[in-house]
Amino acid sequence: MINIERAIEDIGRLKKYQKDELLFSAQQKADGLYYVQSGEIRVFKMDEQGREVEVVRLEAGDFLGEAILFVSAVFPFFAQAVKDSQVLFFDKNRIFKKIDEEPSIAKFFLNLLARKCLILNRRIETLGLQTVKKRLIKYLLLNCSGEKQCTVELRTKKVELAKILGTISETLSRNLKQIQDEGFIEVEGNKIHIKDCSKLRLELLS
Amino acid sequence: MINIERAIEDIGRLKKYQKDELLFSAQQKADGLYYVQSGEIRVFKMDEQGREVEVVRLEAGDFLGEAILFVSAVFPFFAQAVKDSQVLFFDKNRIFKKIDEEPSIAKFFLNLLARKCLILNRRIETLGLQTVKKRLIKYLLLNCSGEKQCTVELRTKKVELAKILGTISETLSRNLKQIQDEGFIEVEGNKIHIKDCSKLRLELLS
DNA sequence: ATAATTTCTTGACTTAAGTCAAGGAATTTC
DNA sequence: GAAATTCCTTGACTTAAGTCAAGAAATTAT
Repeated sequence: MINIERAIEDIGRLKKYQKDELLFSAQQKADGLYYVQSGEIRVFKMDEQGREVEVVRLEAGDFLGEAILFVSAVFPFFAQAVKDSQVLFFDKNRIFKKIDEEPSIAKFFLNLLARKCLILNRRIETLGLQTVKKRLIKYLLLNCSGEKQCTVELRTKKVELAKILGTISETLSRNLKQIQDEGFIEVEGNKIHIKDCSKLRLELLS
Repeated sequence: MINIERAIEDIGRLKKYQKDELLFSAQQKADGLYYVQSGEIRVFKMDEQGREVEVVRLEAGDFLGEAILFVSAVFPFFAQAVKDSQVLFFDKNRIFKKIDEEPSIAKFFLNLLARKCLILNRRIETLGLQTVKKRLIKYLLLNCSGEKQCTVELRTKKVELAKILGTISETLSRNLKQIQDEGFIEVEGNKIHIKDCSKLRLELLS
Protein backbone atom coordinates (compact mmCIF):
# COMPACT_ATOMS: atom_id res chain seq x y z
CA MET A 1 0.00 0.00 0.00
CA ILE A 2 1.15 3.45 -0.83
CA ASN A 3 1.00 6.63 1.20
CA ILE A 4 -2.58 7.50 0.45
CA GLU A 5 -3.64 4.16 1.72
CA ARG A 6 -2.15 4.85 5.09
CA ALA A 7 -3.80 8.23 5.09
CA ILE A 8 -7.28 6.92 4.51
CA GLU A 9 -7.14 3.31 5.58
CA ASP A 10 -8.64 4.14 8.95
CA ILE A 11 -11.86 5.10 7.25
CA GLY A 12 -11.82 2.09 4.97
CA ARG A 13 -14.12 -0.78 5.74
CA LEU A 14 -12.97 -4.25 4.77
CA LYS A 15 -15.44 -6.12 2.63
CA LYS A 16 -15.08 -9.69 1.48
CA TYR A 17 -16.72 -10.95 -1.66
CA GLN A 18 -17.01 -14.53 -2.76
CA LYS A 19 -16.45 -15.66 -6.32
CA ASP A 20 -19.26 -14.36 -8.57
CA GLU A 21 -20.65 -12.02 -5.92
CA LEU A 22 -21.64 -8.54 -7.13
CA LEU A 23 -19.99 -5.51 -5.52
CA PHE A 24 -22.67 -3.32 -7.06
CA SER A 25 -25.01 -3.09 -10.01
CA ALA A 26 -25.42 -0.53 -12.74
CA GLN A 27 -27.88 2.25 -11.95
CA GLN A 28 -27.12 1.85 -8.28
CA LYS A 29 -26.33 5.08 -6.48
CA ALA A 30 -22.58 5.44 -6.11
CA ASP A 31 -21.82 5.85 -2.44
CA GLY A 32 -18.11 5.34 -2.14
CA LEU A 33 -14.77 4.21 -3.43
CA TYR A 34 -13.46 0.67 -3.71
CA TYR A 35 -9.85 -0.43 -3.41
CA VAL A 36 -8.95 -4.00 -4.32
CA GLN A 37 -6.66 -5.62 -1.75
CA SER A 38 -6.69 -9.13 -3.14
CA GLY A 39 -8.54 -11.25 -5.63
CA GLU A 40 -9.89 -10.10 -8.95
CA ILE A 41 -12.83 -7.90 -9.92
CA ARG A 42 -14.53 -7.77 -13.26
CA VAL A 43 -16.20 -4.53 -14.33
CA PHE A 44 -18.75 -4.86 -17.08
CA LYS A 45 -21.67 -3.24 -18.80
CA MET A 46 -24.80 -4.71 -20.22
CA ASP A 47 -25.08 -3.84 -23.87
CA GLU A 48 -28.28 -3.01 -25.73
CA GLN A 49 -28.82 -6.67 -26.47
CA GLY A 50 -28.54 -7.61 -22.82
CA ARG A 51 -25.11 -9.16 -23.32
CA GLU A 52 -22.34 -8.51 -20.87
CA VAL A 53 -19.49 -6.39 -22.15
CA GLU A 54 -16.35 -6.30 -20.10
CA VAL A 55 -14.90 -2.89 -19.34
CA VAL A 56 -11.85 -3.76 -17.30
CA ARG A 57 -10.44 -6.28 -14.88
CA LEU A 58 -9.04 -5.13 -11.54
CA GLU A 59 -6.38 -6.70 -9.37
CA ALA A 60 -4.77 -5.90 -6.04
CA GLY A 61 -3.82 -2.24 -5.92
CA ASP A 62 -6.52 -1.02 -8.28
CA PHE A 63 -9.21 1.50 -7.43
CA LEU A 64 -12.79 1.37 -8.58
CA GLY A 65 -15.33 4.18 -8.70
CA GLU A 66 -12.85 7.07 -8.48
CA ALA A 67 -14.68 9.12 -11.06
CA ILE A 68 -18.23 8.54 -9.91
CA LEU A 69 -17.17 9.57 -6.43
CA PHE A 70 -16.85 13.18 -7.48
CA VAL A 71 -20.00 13.58 -9.52
CA SER A 72 -23.43 12.79 -8.23
CA ALA A 73 -24.23 9.81 -10.35
CA VAL A 74 -25.18 6.19 -10.44
CA PHE A 75 -22.71 3.49 -11.37
CA PRO A 76 -22.61 3.08 -15.14
CA PHE A 77 -21.50 -0.55 -14.84
CA PHE A 78 -21.58 -3.70 -12.78
CA ALA A 79 -18.71 -4.97 -10.63
CA GLN A 80 -18.37 -8.62 -9.77
CA ALA A 81 -15.76 -10.70 -7.98
CA VAL A 82 -14.10 -13.21 -10.30
CA LYS A 83 -12.33 -14.89 -7.41
CA ASP A 84 -12.81 -14.55 -3.67
CA SER A 85 -11.67 -11.00 -3.08
CA GLN A 86 -10.92 -8.54 -0.33
CA VAL A 87 -11.86 -4.95 -0.95
CA LEU A 88 -11.57 -1.78 1.10
CA PHE A 89 -14.65 0.37 0.86
CA PHE A 90 -14.41 4.08 1.52
CA ASP A 91 -17.61 5.91 2.25
CA LYS A 92 -18.08 8.98 0.08
CA ASN A 93 -18.86 11.36 2.91
CA ARG A 94 -15.97 10.15 4.98
CA ILE A 95 -13.60 10.70 2.10
CA PHE A 96 -14.90 14.22 1.61
CA LYS A 97 -14.44 14.92 5.30
CA LYS A 98 -10.93 13.52 5.13
CA ILE A 99 -10.11 15.70 2.16
CA ASP A 100 -11.25 18.75 4.08
CA GLU A 101 -9.02 17.83 7.00
CA GLU A 102 -6.03 16.89 4.93
CA PRO A 103 -5.86 18.63 1.54
CA SER A 104 -2.96 16.51 0.31
CA ILE A 105 -5.45 13.69 -0.06
CA ALA A 106 -7.27 15.74 -2.65
CA LYS A 107 -4.04 15.86 -4.60
CA PHE A 108 -3.81 12.13 -4.57
CA PHE A 109 -7.26 11.84 -6.07
CA LEU A 110 -6.52 14.56 -8.59
CA ASN A 111 -3.56 12.54 -9.72
CA LEU A 112 -5.54 9.31 -9.73
CA LEU A 113 -8.30 10.81 -11.88
CA ALA A 114 -5.83 12.51 -14.18
CA ARG A 115 -4.03 9.23 -14.83
CA LYS A 116 -7.37 7.61 -15.47
CA CYS A 117 -8.14 10.25 -18.08
CA LEU A 118 -4.87 9.55 -19.86
CA ILE A 119 -5.57 5.83 -19.86
CA LEU A 120 -9.04 6.40 -21.27
CA ASN A 121 -7.59 8.71 -23.89
CA ARG A 122 -5.28 5.99 -25.04
CA ARG A 123 -8.16 3.56 -25.23
CA ILE A 124 -9.96 6.01 -27.51
CA GLU A 125 -6.87 6.30 -29.64
CA THR A 126 -6.83 2.53 -30.04
CA LEU A 127 -10.50 2.25 -30.87
CA GLY A 128 -10.29 5.08 -33.37
CA LEU A 129 -8.09 2.99 -35.64
CA GLN A 130 -9.83 1.63 -38.67
CA THR A 131 -8.80 -2.01 -38.87
CA VAL A 132 -8.98 -4.69 -36.22
CA LYS A 133 -5.38 -5.57 -36.95
CA LYS A 134 -4.21 -2.06 -36.10
CA ARG A 135 -6.43 -1.86 -33.03
CA LEU A 136 -4.98 -5.14 -31.84
CA ILE A 137 -1.40 -4.06 -32.46
CA LYS A 138 -2.00 -0.76 -30.69
CA TYR A 139 -3.57 -2.61 -27.77
CA LEU A 140 -0.56 -4.91 -27.50
CA LEU A 141 1.86 -2.00 -27.65
CA LEU A 142 -0.04 -0.06 -25.01
CA ASN A 143 -0.07 -3.05 -22.71
CA CYS A 144 3.50 -4.24 -23.07
CA SER A 145 6.54 -3.15 -21.13
CA GLY A 146 7.97 -1.40 -24.16
CA GLU A 147 11.22 -3.33 -24.13
CA LYS A 148 12.31 -4.73 -27.48
CA GLN A 149 11.10 -8.20 -26.57
CA CYS A 150 8.25 -8.52 -24.16
CA THR A 151 5.16 -10.46 -23.25
CA VAL A 152 1.59 -9.29 -22.88
CA GLU A 153 -0.50 -11.49 -20.67
CA LEU A 154 -4.17 -11.25 -21.41
CA ARG A 155 -6.09 -11.09 -18.18
CA THR A 156 -9.42 -11.59 -19.88
CA LYS A 157 -10.92 -14.22 -22.08
CA LYS A 158 -10.34 -13.61 -25.75
CA VAL A 159 -14.05 -13.06 -26.23
CA GLU A 160 -13.78 -10.10 -23.88
CA LEU A 161 -10.67 -8.76 -25.54
CA ALA A 162 -12.52 -8.94 -28.83
CA LYS A 163 -15.30 -6.80 -27.37
CA ILE A 164 -12.77 -4.37 -25.97
CA LEU A 165 -11.40 -4.00 -29.49
CA GLY A 166 -14.84 -3.59 -31.00
CA THR A 167 -14.86 -6.91 -32.81
CA ILE A 168 -15.73 -10.58 -32.26
CA SER A 169 -13.64 -13.53 -31.18
CA GLU A 170 -13.36 -15.15 -34.61
CA THR A 171 -11.93 -11.99 -36.12
CA LEU A 172 -9.56 -11.60 -33.19
CA SER A 173 -8.40 -15.18 -33.67
CA ARG A 174 -7.70 -14.66 -37.33
CA ASN A 175 -5.85 -11.42 -36.73
CA LEU A 176 -3.71 -12.88 -33.98
CA LYS A 177 -2.84 -15.73 -36.29
CA GLN A 178 -2.02 -13.38 -39.15
CA ILE A 179 0.29 -11.22 -37.04
CA GLN A 180 1.93 -14.40 -35.79
CA ASP A 181 2.35 -15.74 -39.34
CA GLU A 182 3.96 -12.45 -40.30
CA GLY A 183 6.50 -13.13 -37.58
CA PHE A 184 5.80 -10.26 -35.22
CA ILE A 185 4.38 -12.19 -32.29
CA GLU A 186 4.18 -15.65 -30.80
CA VAL A 187 0.86 -16.60 -29.27
CA GLU A 188 0.95 -19.08 -26.42
CA GLY A 189 -2.45 -19.39 -24.80
CA ASN A 190 -2.98 -16.26 -22.77
CA LYS A 191 0.51 -14.95 -23.34
CA ILE A 192 1.51 -13.01 -26.39
CA HIS A 193 5.24 -12.64 -26.93
CA ILE A 194 6.23 -9.63 -28.96
CA LYS A 195 9.45 -10.31 -30.83
CA ASP A 196 10.33 -6.72 -31.61
CA CYS A 197 8.19 -3.87 -30.36
CA SER A 198 9.52 -1.28 -32.79
CA LYS A 199 9.00 -3.52 -35.79
CA LEU A 200 5.45 -4.17 -34.63
CA ARG A 201 4.92 -0.46 -34.23
CA LEU A 202 5.89 0.06 -37.85
CA GLU A 203 2.96 -2.12 -38.87
CA LEU A 204 0.65 0.67 -37.76
CA LEU A 205 2.01 2.74 -40.62
CA SER A 206 0.97 0.41 -43.38
CA MET B 1 -18.29 32.26 -15.70
CA ILE B 2 -19.00 30.09 -12.74
CA ASN B 3 -17.72 30.26 -9.20
CA ILE B 4 -14.39 28.59 -9.82
CA GLU B 5 -13.64 31.12 -12.47
CA ARG B 6 -13.97 33.95 -9.99
CA ALA B 7 -11.81 32.02 -7.59
CA ILE B 8 -8.93 31.61 -9.96
CA GLU B 9 -9.40 34.29 -12.57
CA ASP B 10 -6.92 36.55 -10.86
CA ILE B 11 -4.16 34.12 -11.69
CA GLY B 12 -5.37 33.57 -15.24
CA ARG B 13 -3.51 35.24 -18.06
CA LEU B 14 -5.47 36.22 -21.13
CA LYS B 15 -4.08 34.85 -24.35
CA LYS B 16 -5.36 35.59 -27.82
CA TYR B 17 -4.93 33.22 -30.69
CA GLN B 18 -5.60 33.90 -34.31
CA LYS B 19 -7.34 31.46 -36.59
CA ASP B 20 -5.10 28.42 -37.23
CA GLU B 21 -2.61 29.37 -34.52
CA LEU B 22 -1.39 26.52 -32.31
CA LEU B 23 -1.93 26.76 -28.55
CA PHE B 24 0.54 23.94 -28.08
CA SER B 25 1.97 20.89 -29.78
CA ALA B 26 2.04 17.24 -28.82
CA GLN B 27 5.10 16.23 -26.83
CA GLN B 28 5.32 19.71 -25.42
CA LYS B 29 5.69 19.87 -21.65
CA ALA B 30 2.33 20.64 -20.10
CA ASP B 31 2.68 23.74 -17.96
CA GLY B 32 -0.82 24.83 -17.24
CA LEU B 33 -4.53 24.82 -17.78
CA TYR B 34 -6.48 26.48 -20.57
CA TYR B 35 -10.00 27.87 -20.36
CA VAL B 36 -11.75 28.91 -23.55
CA GLN B 37 -13.48 32.29 -23.22
CA SER B 38 -14.45 32.74 -26.83
CA GLY B 39 -13.79 31.27 -30.24
CA GLU B 40 -13.23 27.63 -31.01
CA ILE B 41 -10.35 25.28 -30.36
CA ARG B 42 -9.66 22.01 -32.12
CA VAL B 43 -7.81 19.27 -30.26
CA PHE B 44 -6.24 16.62 -32.43
CA LYS B 45 -3.65 13.91 -32.59
CA MET B 46 -1.33 12.92 -35.37
CA ASP B 47 -1.79 9.29 -36.24
CA GLU B 48 0.94 6.93 -37.31
CA GLN B 49 0.48 7.89 -40.92
CA GLY B 50 0.92 11.55 -40.11
CA ARG B 51 -2.76 12.24 -40.57
CA GLU B 52 -4.60 14.46 -38.17
CA VAL B 53 -7.22 12.78 -36.02
CA GLU B 54 -9.61 15.04 -34.20
CA VAL B 55 -10.15 14.36 -30.52
CA VAL B 56 -12.60 17.07 -29.57
CA ARG B 57 -13.68 20.59 -30.33
CA LEU B 58 -13.88 23.18 -27.57
CA GLU B 59 -16.05 26.25 -27.24
CA ALA B 60 -16.50 29.03 -24.71
CA GLY B 61 -16.70 27.55 -21.22
CA ASP B 62 -14.60 24.48 -21.94
CA PHE B 63 -11.37 23.59 -20.20
CA LEU B 64 -8.32 22.05 -21.82
CA GLY B 65 -5.45 20.23 -20.18
CA GLU B 66 -7.20 19.43 -16.90
CA ALA B 67 -5.82 15.93 -16.77
CA ILE B 68 -2.25 16.63 -17.77
CA LEU B 69 -2.15 19.28 -15.08
CA PHE B 70 -2.11 16.67 -12.36
CA VAL B 71 0.37 14.22 -13.79
CA SER B 72 3.83 15.13 -14.91
CA ALA B 73 3.46 14.59 -18.59
CA VAL B 74 3.70 16.10 -22.01
CA PHE B 75 0.62 16.98 -24.01
CA PRO B 76 -0.59 13.94 -25.90
CA PHE B 77 -2.24 16.09 -28.58
CA PHE B 78 -2.14 19.35 -30.46
CA ALA B 79 -4.48 22.28 -29.83
CA GLN B 80 -5.23 24.80 -32.52
CA ALA B 81 -7.55 27.78 -32.82
CA VAL B 82 -10.21 27.23 -35.48
CA LYS B 83 -11.37 30.83 -35.22
CA ASP B 84 -9.81 33.81 -33.50
CA SER B 85 -10.08 32.85 -29.85
CA GLN B 86 -9.57 34.18 -26.36
CA VAL B 87 -8.22 31.81 -23.80
CA LEU B 88 -7.35 32.12 -20.14
CA PHE B 89 -4.14 30.38 -19.25
CA PHE B 90 -3.51 29.22 -15.70
CA ASP B 91 0.03 28.46 -14.71
CA LYS B 92 0.40 25.03 -13.14
CA ASN B 93 2.32 26.19 -10.11
CA ARG B 94 -0.04 29.03 -9.44
CA ILE B 95 -2.98 26.68 -9.52
CA PHE B 96 -1.28 24.34 -7.08
CA LYS B 97 -0.58 27.26 -4.77
CA LYS B 98 -4.18 28.36 -5.05
CA ILE B 99 -5.40 24.88 -4.22
CA ASP B 100 -3.23 24.88 -1.10
CA GLU B 101 -4.71 28.18 -0.02
CA GLU B 102 -8.28 27.33 -0.86
CA PRO B 103 -9.04 23.59 -0.75
CA SER B 104 -12.50 23.99 -2.26
CA ILE B 105 -10.78 24.65 -5.55
CA ALA B 106 -9.43 21.13 -5.43
CA LYS B 107 -12.99 19.92 -5.27
CA PHE B 108 -13.83 21.81 -8.39
CA PHE B 109 -11.03 20.11 -10.25
CA LEU B 110 -11.98 16.74 -8.82
CA ASN B 111 -15.44 17.24 -10.23
CA LEU B 112 -14.07 18.48 -13.54
CA LEU B 113 -11.81 15.46 -13.95
CA ALA B 114 -14.50 13.06 -12.87
CA ARG B 115 -16.91 14.41 -15.45
CA LYS B 116 -14.17 14.14 -18.04
CA CYS B 117 -13.72 10.48 -17.14
CA LEU B 118 -17.41 9.84 -17.65
CA ILE B 119 -17.36 11.58 -21.02
CA LEU B 120 -14.35 9.54 -22.12
CA ASN B 121 -16.06 6.39 -20.93
CA ARG B 122 -19.02 7.13 -23.12
CA ARG B 123 -16.73 7.74 -26.08
CA ILE B 124 -15.23 4.32 -25.50
CA GLU B 125 -18.66 2.81 -25.32
CA THR B 126 -19.47 4.33 -28.69
CA LEU B 127 -16.25 3.24 -30.34
CA GLY B 128 -16.59 -0.28 -28.99
CA LEU B 129 -19.66 -0.90 -31.14
CA GLN B 130 -19.08 -3.12 -34.12
CA THR B 131 -20.70 -1.34 -37.02
CA VAL B 132 -20.31 2.22 -38.19
CA LYS B 133 -24.07 2.53 -38.27
CA LYS B 134 -24.34 1.74 -34.57
CA ARG B 135 -21.42 3.96 -33.67
CA LEU B 136 -23.05 6.79 -35.56
CA ILE B 137 -26.43 6.24 -33.90
CA LYS B 138 -24.83 6.09 -30.48
CA TYR B 139 -22.93 9.26 -31.22
CA LEU B 140 -26.11 11.05 -32.24
CA LEU B 141 -27.95 9.85 -29.15
CA LEU B 142 -25.12 10.93 -26.85
CA ASN B 143 -25.04 14.35 -28.42
CA CYS B 144 -28.73 15.11 -28.61
CA SER B 145 -30.93 16.70 -25.99
CA GLY B 146 -32.77 13.45 -25.42
CA GLU B 147 -36.19 14.87 -26.19
CA LYS B 148 -38.31 12.82 -28.54
CA GLN B 149 -37.54 15.11 -31.46
CA CYS B 150 -34.26 16.94 -31.46
CA THR B 151 -31.45 18.22 -33.58
CA VAL B 152 -27.76 17.47 -33.39
CA GLU B 153 -25.59 20.14 -34.89
CA LEU B 154 -22.25 18.84 -36.02
CA ARG B 155 -19.57 21.26 -35.02
CA THR B 156 -16.94 19.57 -37.10
CA LYS B 157 -16.51 18.75 -40.74
CA LYS B 158 -17.92 15.39 -41.63
CA VAL B 159 -14.46 14.17 -42.39
CA GLU B 160 -13.56 14.81 -38.75
CA LEU B 161 -16.70 13.15 -37.46
CA ALA B 162 -15.78 10.14 -39.55
CA LYS B 163 -12.40 10.01 -37.83
CA ILE B 164 -14.05 10.38 -34.45
CA LEU B 165 -16.18 7.36 -35.31
CA GLY B 166 -13.20 5.37 -36.55
CA THR B 167 -14.22 5.40 -40.19
CA ILE B 168 -13.89 7.51 -43.35
CA SER B 169 -16.10 10.18 -44.82
CA GLU B 170 -17.54 8.05 -47.63
CA THR B 171 -18.74 5.42 -45.20
CA LEU B 172 -20.18 8.10 -42.92
CA SER B 173 -22.03 9.59 -45.88
CA ARG B 174 -23.55 6.29 -46.85
CA ASN B 175 -24.58 5.49 -43.31
CA LEU B 176 -26.18 8.87 -42.77
CA LYS B 177 -28.10 8.39 -45.99
CA GLN B 178 -29.19 4.90 -44.99
CA ILE B 179 -30.47 6.01 -41.59
CA GLN B 180 -32.26 8.86 -43.32
CA ASP B 181 -33.81 6.50 -45.90
CA GLU B 182 -35.00 4.32 -43.06
CA GLY B 183 -36.85 7.35 -41.77
CA PHE B 184 -35.08 7.89 -38.46
CA ILE B 185 -33.33 11.16 -39.23
CA GLU B 186 -33.35 14.09 -41.61
CA VAL B 187 -29.96 15.40 -42.65
CA GLU B 188 -29.78 19.06 -43.52
CA GLY B 189 -26.19 20.13 -44.00
CA ASN B 190 -24.60 20.28 -40.58
CA LYS B 191 -27.85 19.66 -38.75
CA ILE B 192 -29.23 16.22 -38.13
CA HIS B 193 -32.84 16.12 -37.03
CA ILE B 194 -33.78 13.05 -35.07
CA LYS B 195 -37.44 12.22 -35.59
CA ASP B 196 -37.83 9.93 -32.59
CA CYS B 197 -34.98 9.32 -30.19
CA SER B 198 -36.40 6.16 -28.68
CA LYS B 199 -37.05 4.58 -32.06
CA LEU B 200 -33.51 5.38 -33.07
CA ARG B 201 -32.26 3.86 -29.85
CA LEU B 202 -34.02 0.61 -30.72
CA GLU B 203 -31.86 0.39 -33.83
CA LEU B 204 -28.90 -0.35 -31.58
CA LEU B 205 -30.59 -3.62 -30.69
CA SER B 206 -30.67 -5.03 -34.18
C1' DA C 1 -21.22 37.59 -58.65
C1' DT C 2 -17.89 34.58 -60.44
C1' DA C 3 -14.12 31.68 -59.97
C1' DA C 4 -11.46 28.70 -57.19
C1' DT C 5 -11.07 25.72 -53.58
C1' DT C 6 -12.62 22.60 -50.42
C1' DT C 7 -15.89 19.34 -48.72
C1' DC C 8 -19.43 15.98 -49.53
C1' DT C 9 -21.77 12.35 -52.06
C1' DT C 10 -22.22 8.58 -55.20
C1' DG C 11 -20.85 4.59 -58.08
C1' DA C 12 -18.06 0.48 -59.22
C1' DC C 13 -14.97 -2.42 -57.23
C1' DT C 14 -11.83 -4.69 -53.60
C1' DT C 15 -10.82 -6.00 -49.13
C1' DA C 16 -11.86 -6.64 -44.31
C1' DA C 17 -14.91 -8.20 -41.05
C1' DG C 18 -19.12 -10.67 -39.49
C1' DT C 19 -22.15 -15.02 -39.53
C1' DC C 20 -23.00 -19.66 -39.18
C1' DA C 21 -21.44 -24.11 -38.38
C1' DA C 22 -18.25 -27.60 -36.89
C1' DG C 23 -14.43 -29.44 -34.65
C1' DG C 24 -10.52 -29.01 -31.39
C1' DA C 25 -8.31 -27.35 -27.16
C1' DA C 26 -8.49 -26.22 -22.65
C1' DT C 27 -10.96 -25.97 -18.20
C1' DT C 28 -14.00 -27.39 -14.91
C1' DT C 29 -16.80 -30.70 -12.61
C1' DC C 30 -17.84 -34.91 -10.69
C1' DG D 1 -9.07 -39.18 -14.75
C1' DA D 2 -13.13 -39.23 -17.60
C1' DA D 3 -17.07 -36.50 -18.86
C1' DA D 4 -18.96 -32.22 -19.52
C1' DT D 5 -18.69 -27.66 -20.27
C1' DT D 6 -16.69 -23.64 -21.92
C1' DC D 7 -13.60 -21.36 -24.89
C1' DC D 8 -10.95 -20.96 -29.06
C1' DT D 9 -9.96 -21.74 -33.90
C1' DT D 10 -10.93 -22.69 -38.65
C1' DG D 11 -13.60 -22.96 -43.00
C1' DA D 12 -17.15 -21.46 -46.34
C1' DC D 13 -19.97 -17.82 -47.15
C1' DT D 14 -22.33 -13.10 -46.65
C1' DT D 15 -22.28 -8.46 -45.50
C1' DA D 16 -20.07 -4.21 -44.21
C1' DA D 17 -16.55 -1.11 -44.94
C1' DG D 18 -12.57 0.80 -47.51
C1' DT D 19 -10.43 2.43 -52.09
C1' DC D 20 -10.36 4.93 -56.12
C1' DA D 21 -12.41 8.03 -59.14
C1' DA D 22 -15.68 11.45 -60.67
C1' DG D 23 -18.86 14.86 -60.08
C1' DA D 24 -22.03 17.84 -57.12
C1' DA D 25 -22.55 20.97 -53.43
C1' DA D 26 -21.01 24.21 -50.48
C1' DT D 27 -17.36 27.59 -48.95
C1' DT D 28 -14.10 30.87 -49.57
C1' DA D 29 -11.59 34.06 -52.22
C1' DT D 30 -11.24 37.50 -55.82
